[in-house]
Amino acid sequence: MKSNVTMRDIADKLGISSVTVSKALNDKDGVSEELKERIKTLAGEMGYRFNTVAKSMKEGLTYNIGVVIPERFTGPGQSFYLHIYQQISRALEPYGYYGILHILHREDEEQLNLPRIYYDRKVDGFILLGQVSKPYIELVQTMDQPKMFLDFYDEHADIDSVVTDNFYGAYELTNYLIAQGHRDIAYVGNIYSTSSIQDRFLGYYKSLLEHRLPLRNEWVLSDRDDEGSYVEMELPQPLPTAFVCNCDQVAHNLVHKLMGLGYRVPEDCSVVGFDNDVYATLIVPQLTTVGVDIEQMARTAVDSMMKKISHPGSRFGRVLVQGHIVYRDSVQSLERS
Amino acid sequence: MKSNVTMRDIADKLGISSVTVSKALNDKDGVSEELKERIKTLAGEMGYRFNTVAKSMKEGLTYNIGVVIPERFTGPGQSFYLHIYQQISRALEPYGYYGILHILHREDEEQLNLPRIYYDRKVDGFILLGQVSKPYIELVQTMDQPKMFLDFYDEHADIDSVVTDNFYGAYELTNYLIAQGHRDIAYVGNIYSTSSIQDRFLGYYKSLLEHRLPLRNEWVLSDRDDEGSYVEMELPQPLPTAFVCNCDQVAHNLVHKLMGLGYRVPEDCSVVGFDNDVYATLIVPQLTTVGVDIEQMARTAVDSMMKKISHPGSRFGRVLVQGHIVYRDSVQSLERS
DNA sequence: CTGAAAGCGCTTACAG
DNA sequence: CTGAAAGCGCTTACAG
Repeated sequence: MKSNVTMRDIADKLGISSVTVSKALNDKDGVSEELKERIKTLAGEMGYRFNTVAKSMKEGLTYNIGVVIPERFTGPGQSFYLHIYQQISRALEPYGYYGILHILHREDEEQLNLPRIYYDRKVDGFILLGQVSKPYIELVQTMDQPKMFLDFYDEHADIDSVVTDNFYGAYELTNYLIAQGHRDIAYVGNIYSTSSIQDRFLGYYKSLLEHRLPLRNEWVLSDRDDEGSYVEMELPQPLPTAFVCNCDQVAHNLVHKLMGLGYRVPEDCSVVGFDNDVYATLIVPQLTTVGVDIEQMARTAVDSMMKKISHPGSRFGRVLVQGHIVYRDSVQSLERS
Repeated sequence: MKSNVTMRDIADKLGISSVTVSKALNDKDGVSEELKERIKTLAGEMGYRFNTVAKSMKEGLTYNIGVVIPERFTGPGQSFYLHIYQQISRALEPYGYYGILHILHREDEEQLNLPRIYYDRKVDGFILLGQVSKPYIELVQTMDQPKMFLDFYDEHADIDSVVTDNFYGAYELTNYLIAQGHRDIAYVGNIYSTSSIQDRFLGYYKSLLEHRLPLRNEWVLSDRDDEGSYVEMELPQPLPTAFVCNCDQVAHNLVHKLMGLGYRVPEDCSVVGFDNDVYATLIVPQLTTVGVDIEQMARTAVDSMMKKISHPGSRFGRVLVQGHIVYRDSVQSLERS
């Protein structure tokens, strides 16, 4: 397979013009069926491969989408966003598009440097995967290319976004705990950290409200600082009977902590998570949690992005992707006991 | 920031030619310092962004590297290769290159379809990350572009590769067990499945040989079928005092299994893993294992790939990247007891 | 130091 | 149905 075969090479061999070869190879009108077949056959024999770059130049499209993930979400043990990226790559396939991953370094986020893929015009659009700082969001808005947020959103930024229905998921999960007889339920998560954590908290709160249960400040436990680094947390005394954690990793850590202090989960204390990631099943008891539909989120984001590229200026707002509760073994029913 | 600013636009504003603008912006000779400055300033003001596509077309380079990962290594809970991909992206940065991830679907591997990035000429080279079938390896060799294997190799295929020093790592780890007084040591892994598992086995075996310990067939336990799917494994009776597992995930599963059967780890039985991934620390006791230097592997692969692109036809063979033992709590010393 | 000409490999009108 | 011309935005010789 020689690589440097061009349409002109094929045209020359057949004594025709490269225009006709282009039409044939792209299945466009204006070539007889018979000639088209001959061209395609010869192209195959000569090992012709399409030169996407030339097409890109003509059309002004790169057929790449940039997926930007802040560095802090990509450490060891943090594979959630990498898996979403993988699903994005997949979802782009049928469109003939490719995904280019860009890890947004801490310094670049702080110093407000746009990703290099922007300055290099490597992509036709950006998917920002994972919450960035407010100033960075504002910076992103100055880019004159289609862009969207995935798995977070910002009230003030007028950028389309696709997020899990965090609010409803946490609401349902808390309802479930209450249905199991729990009344003393704490929430774990820094509610000023990300929109996801905040919305999950509000879903938890709505459930409390609906059941006329009080929201107790000492039962809203911060698990990380505002930058997202985990901090050691203080357990309230007396212990609530259940904890709604903002993610599986934190739920996982909490279970370990409780066990270390001699409590049994779920007998002494129930714990639920969110995300249904590795952490949910890498512990005994396995965690009851909310499964996020990664595939659906990626597909929704990609479909929307493609529309934005083909119809510049189009908007679709904030799209919620529903999750579903995964029932496992970390919740005790208080009804029976 | 308007996007459609070209070098010509800048040239026109300054009443000069686009050639001069090109030279200035690329810091090439042939422009006076003063003019160069004026050009750069204006480019900044006009929001000029380099059109990589045009450069690509001229040079015949895409400035992309394809990273191909077989689908079976990318499931939920399997983030090792995604993390390597991430490090590859990073390592490509200083070269002005980008990484395009391509998940090799099961069907495409079976039906011997080359990745679409090949036919679309999207990349200047390929990094195959994760073992593929023999026939697919042969197919890959027909591609007329730089290519290399990462984290596996094939004896017969004459393709450059970068791998962890599996042999030496397992050898050292087994030596450590023996130093702790262990004599009855089993190996867990299907030794026909991948070259990594095979080499780790041989490292284990070498350690046995050096210490004049017999290799017992019933102590070489298969953990997966030849396609890589995990299978339930039979524990030998009587139990050895230690297990060398081919990876952390399998070690993790084994510990669970042993505990389920009422054994204590490491008191009744020591278990070591390989990779130092999430699975190593998500269990009590945390696993003693061999840490793979993901960053170094990615960097080595990228540096080599860049050489292959700039010097076509260059070879560097099989490069080993050293790992290091991470001592944790899953090994009991038999000397003291 | 500066620039006119040609070309990278395609595609898009348009003409025959 | 087929093709000559022009152009996408740059860069590489080469000439002045």
